Amino acid sequence: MKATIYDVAREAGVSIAAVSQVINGKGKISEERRAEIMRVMERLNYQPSVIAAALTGKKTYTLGLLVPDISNPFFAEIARAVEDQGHSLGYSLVICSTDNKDERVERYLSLLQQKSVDGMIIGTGMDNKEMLKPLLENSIPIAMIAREMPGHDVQTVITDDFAGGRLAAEHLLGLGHTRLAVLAEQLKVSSSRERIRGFRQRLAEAGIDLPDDRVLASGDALVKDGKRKATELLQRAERPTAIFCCNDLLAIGALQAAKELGLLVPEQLSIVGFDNTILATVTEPPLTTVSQPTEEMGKLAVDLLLSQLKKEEGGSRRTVLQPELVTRRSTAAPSNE
Amino acid sequence: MKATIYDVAREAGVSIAAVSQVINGKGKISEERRAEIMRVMERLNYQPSVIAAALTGKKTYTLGLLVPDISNPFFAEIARAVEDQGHSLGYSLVICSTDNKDERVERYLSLLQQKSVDGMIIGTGMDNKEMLKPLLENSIPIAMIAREMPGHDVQTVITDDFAGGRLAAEHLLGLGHTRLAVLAEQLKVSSSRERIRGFRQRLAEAGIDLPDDRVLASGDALVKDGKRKATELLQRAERPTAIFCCNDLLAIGALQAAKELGLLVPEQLSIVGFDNTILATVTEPPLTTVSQPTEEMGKLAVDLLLSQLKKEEGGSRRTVLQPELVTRRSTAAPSNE
DNA sequence: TTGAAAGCGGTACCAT
DNA sequence: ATGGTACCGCTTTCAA
Repeated sequence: MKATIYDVAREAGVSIAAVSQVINGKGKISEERRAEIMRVMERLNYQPSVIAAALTGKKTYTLGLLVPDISNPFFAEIARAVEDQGHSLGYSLVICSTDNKDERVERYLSLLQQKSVDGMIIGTGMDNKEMLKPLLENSIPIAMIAREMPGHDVQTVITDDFAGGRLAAEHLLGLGHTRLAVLAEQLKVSSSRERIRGFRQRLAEAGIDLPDDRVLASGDALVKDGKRKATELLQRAERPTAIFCCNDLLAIGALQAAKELGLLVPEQLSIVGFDNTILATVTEPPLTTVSQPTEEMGKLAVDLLLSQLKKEEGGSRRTVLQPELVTRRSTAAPSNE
Repeated sequence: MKATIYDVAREAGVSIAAVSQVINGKGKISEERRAEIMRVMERLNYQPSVIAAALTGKKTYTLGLLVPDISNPFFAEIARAVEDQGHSLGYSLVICSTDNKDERVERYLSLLQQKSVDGMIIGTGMDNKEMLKPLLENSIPIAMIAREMPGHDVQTVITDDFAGGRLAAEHLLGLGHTRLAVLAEQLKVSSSRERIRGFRQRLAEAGIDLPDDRVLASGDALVKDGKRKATELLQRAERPTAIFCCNDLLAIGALQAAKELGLLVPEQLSIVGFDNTILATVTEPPLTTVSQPTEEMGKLAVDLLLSQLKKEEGGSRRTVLQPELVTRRSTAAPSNE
């Protein structure tokens, strides 16, 4: 069985208080005693129970991370960044894939609370924003990442999605495109909405209108839905010459649709993705995409969360990072067929 | 502050024992009392502390998952499968990216123990296999996934890597290739070794020798290293007409190398990957690759782990799933230049 | 049925 | 410098 602090104390012939001292490196203990206790801990392969420590008011050193889907490369990258920063600070990470479903979000939120995580990083959207209320009331530190929750006083780390949308529009405009379309995630996803808003605004500035029927939202199966929606777009009479996709997965769907329809990318169709995941680098042509600084975002989210944990300040800083356009070969000037 | 069982008991005018009863749905309580208690729990937004419950001998309902890198699509998929199965059974998942580094493995192993996870699923290699000893001694349920640890009596779920290697060889042989090479992960990765062994054996059966200098191992940066090693291979006098890559990431590196050198895939070079991740579907040409049933593996690993948790049986079943060759367009008959 | 009380493995305060 | 001890929140006998 696992050795406890009592076992160590007994073997070392001291009180558990003494053992606790050396575990936490505080209090006063003679060097000899400390050494002896260390030796016994070693011999017994003693591992202090975080559970027990947490019960006495200390932390659990565990963080929760909610994302739509850990198998989506973008969130996998975010997760890795969060994990690394957390790990370097002594925290473990519980991942929760929500599929953007409120019921799953709620379930996970509750579970994480019951497990007394020290904080949660939320990178998933939810329809019912009231779900966070109880957490805030219980004063559980929360940080949003890559997603917003307006109206709630929560730490947030995002890239400027609006600017990202503008960047994409700017690029396409510069290439000479005027017949554009957009492929988005479910509209409940705040980042998609912002990207579209930015994209649209920039187009408007150039005097180009983006009618609602040229903005299609997909379901959960990003690639598949992206392909289906793109196919629909590309078969319309007024075929768009460029599609802005709210993430790389959708862009891949669009790419597949184009290929299936025998359209050349970028000659006959330009495609812009978002996130700059590894996927964007391996497609053919590789995707022009808007890049988010995932590593920095993950690190920042953890730092913000933990600083919130220390100080009582629930101050809600909103940290906005700038996206960058990564130009690759999926975009070009429209052909004048 | 968070409500405790005491708060509920007080508010409901009963003992904490009664409250505990209704939480766990056992014992005998009159319907009225139960209803009243439920009502109070609701009102106080009471969430029983898993921490406290765990301390009294119950489970933590948390599992640990060790993988080389959660941002590697293959492991992200595995993680998702494990998460889903665990979640449906009430367990949360702590992810641990080890980068195949023993120090990280050790650190995580220790951390997970201190946090009293109910079990660990290990999908990462380690040089020092003795590291698992203490866990086994502490009788912490362990299951290996997609990786082996021969000599240790541990539950294991893997695909038949040896067969996978043979599959790849078979395919290439059938196409008429005779000058082959292999790109592997670090050789400490058991699955890579097995794949190579299978590949080599099948070649041998066809009377083809695969000299050691045609088997190159990469480092951690899979794509980058894969590209570098592939470049090296492709610049040799006796250029291979086909490369078997031990995972899709390496295959992508090889693909990039080929493109950079102006070699046509599959006309001048055939490439076979492994894992059939989403990446294999988006490259150009899409990759012929050996597929692993990730979903089934994840589900199985969790089930095995939990069954181990219930019964005392530490019985080490070794479950071997069969891989499948997915033929796409990165392979073809060698040109006779 | 219901409640009192003894742990579970630590922490931290208070004497000694 | 050391040890005794009262919790932390919950589970689980064991009496009542």
